[in-house]
Amino acid sequence: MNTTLKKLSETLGFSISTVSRALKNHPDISDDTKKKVWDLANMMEYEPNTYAINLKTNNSRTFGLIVPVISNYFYDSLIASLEEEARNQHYSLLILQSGDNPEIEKANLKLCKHNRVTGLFAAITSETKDISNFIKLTENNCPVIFLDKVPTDENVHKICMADSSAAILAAEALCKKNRKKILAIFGNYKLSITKERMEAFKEYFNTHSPSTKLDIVEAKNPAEAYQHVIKKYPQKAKPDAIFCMSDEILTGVMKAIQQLEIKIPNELSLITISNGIIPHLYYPEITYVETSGYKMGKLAFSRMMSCLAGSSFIQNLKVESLLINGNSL
Amino acid sequence: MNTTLKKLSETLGFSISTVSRALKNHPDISDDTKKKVWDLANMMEYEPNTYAINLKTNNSRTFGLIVPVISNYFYDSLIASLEEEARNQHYSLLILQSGDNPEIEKANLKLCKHNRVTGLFAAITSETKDISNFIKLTENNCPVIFLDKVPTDENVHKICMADSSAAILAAEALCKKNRKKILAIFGNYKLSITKERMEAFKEYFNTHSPSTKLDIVEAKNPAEAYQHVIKKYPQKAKPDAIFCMSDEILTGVMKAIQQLEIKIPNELSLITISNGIIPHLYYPEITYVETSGYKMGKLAFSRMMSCLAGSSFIQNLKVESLLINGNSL
DNA sequence: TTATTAACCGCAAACATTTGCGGAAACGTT
DNA sequence: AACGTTTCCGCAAATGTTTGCGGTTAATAA
Repeated sequence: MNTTLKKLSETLGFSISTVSRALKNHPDISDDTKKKVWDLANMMEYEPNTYAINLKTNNSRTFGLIVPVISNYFYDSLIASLEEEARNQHYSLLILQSGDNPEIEKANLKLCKHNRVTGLFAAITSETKDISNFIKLTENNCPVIFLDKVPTDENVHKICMADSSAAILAAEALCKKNRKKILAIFGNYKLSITKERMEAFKEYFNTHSPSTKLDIVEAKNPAEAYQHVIKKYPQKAKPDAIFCMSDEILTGVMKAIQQLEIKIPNELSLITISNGIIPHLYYPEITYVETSGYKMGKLAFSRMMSCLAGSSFIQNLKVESLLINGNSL
Repeated sequence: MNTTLKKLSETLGFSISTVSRALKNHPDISDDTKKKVWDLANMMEYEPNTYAINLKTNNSRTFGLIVPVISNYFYDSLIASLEEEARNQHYSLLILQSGDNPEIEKANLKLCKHNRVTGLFAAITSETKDISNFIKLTENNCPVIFLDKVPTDENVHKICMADSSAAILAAEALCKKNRKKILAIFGNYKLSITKERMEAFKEYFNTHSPSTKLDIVEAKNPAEAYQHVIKKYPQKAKPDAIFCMSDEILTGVMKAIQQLEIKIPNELSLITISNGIIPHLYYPEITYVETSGYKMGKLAFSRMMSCLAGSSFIQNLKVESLLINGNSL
């Protein structure tokens, strides 16, 4: 069925090794022979058997990628950029989602090991405490680069968004508009990403505008964010600005705003940290600080390549973000 | 480094074949021996080398999946369901995106071939005319199942949404509300999906409510949909209902609606065909006909399994959709 | 005692590839 | 004529697994 070196060699009368070398342009082989081999190989549509090569070279040219969910604009762009790089460098990408479930994450990890991935990119679940399984991979010469959702451990490769500076960018923008009663809605307080963003946000107002009244609340999902706005807004001391920590929160807030028919930006300023799609779905478009999965992917990939090239230098990289102006401030 | 059968056999004193058979619970091996082998295998963390197995069995237990883009809620759920099935059946999934570019699609196809995938799921680009490369795979005993964006060719496995019945569901819902001036916005007229949905939509009104005035327009992107609404609405004969063929169109329409401050559903009824996320982002939530990528994934996977089991019966399957009630009618 | 049978295990080939090493021509040099 | 080089190529081992076939022991039956 499939053309192999053996078949080529048999029909040509050369040995397998000669055919192999000819196909790789080895100097030992005469141009004459090379041409014959090439011609037949093309004619018979020879394609080297990846598994034999993998077996021999012990290198799969495949990277694993484990993320909590694919359906998320941040991971989408992350995947897109990793995939692009991988394709350009002739690597494959084994994409797995954990569903934010540590058990499935474990199974995924096993699959990666089983597939003998060359390297692994991982965004861990919110409940992953023990990363020893990941560490084991690195001991097998398989670099692991944590992305976005990273463990607290030291001594691992980590790349995440510059959460504090993203929060600061948003705070700055709000300050410029001179808003004084800000409702700031953050996600799950347990997440390190939340902590970083919140601390930076608070700190900024403490030092630059202590007079601003900050109302900081937690919303673990869009519905909770929605409820916060619905409850806060009818009060006398209505907020004159809302800060959303993420797209998830923004969607809840926007539902409330539409229901209450609040005019943006006249009655209320709105800013969010976002992956860049949701803010464009509304009118007016929402001003946001962009967290680019695309950039992160590029950075992660180049980091992976240096790891494979032998660099064992552990880095904790941050991807900076950008203020994208809508008309909501 | 890695534990192999050979190492196990050497430290145990058994032959490689005995160890291999013991690990697979072969009846030829005594329970005593099996236990010894198992214990050592666990201790040394033996994991069979996938590539050696692939080489031997000529089966990668990997499916390829090529989609135009991952960042799309429909494909997200499709991927999620395929991934879930694959994991349960101990298959891996090689996910590739073509970026709706036939060139990249071709490269992806090559990668699949190179990785000797067991089967391929594919949603082709809008410009893919020649599917001979796909056909070639099937000739190599690699089933190809086309999903969602399928070629017009006969004699291939196709699974797509029941586009006409989805459109009819929406039309029905509009009819019940007795709307008489409907703006119906469809996507790129060239796509077969557009044609099917449009024809069914028109046909329904022709037979069930010929008095309804239908205004049918094309919008190739959200901006065009936005413009349509902006231009139509100030006219005397305002539409009293809008039908959107897809999420993409809905987002453009909603922007216009928010800008014009049109009250939904009082002034205007709105219905869309959607993958199920976007309609929930607005207040009131938009009523939609759901096209479930999840269902499609399940169906596709089971189809793939029967192909692998030997069924060569070519089918053109349709996934039916569901009306999900919001408050926009 | 010998033949039969079951239980248990190992040899070796096969899968497709890579590569160190060695060998045979062919040519040039002393 | 003897030796050294260069050019070109093949042998064979190695990667880790699976599996048909054959072989050894011990127990049972004749």
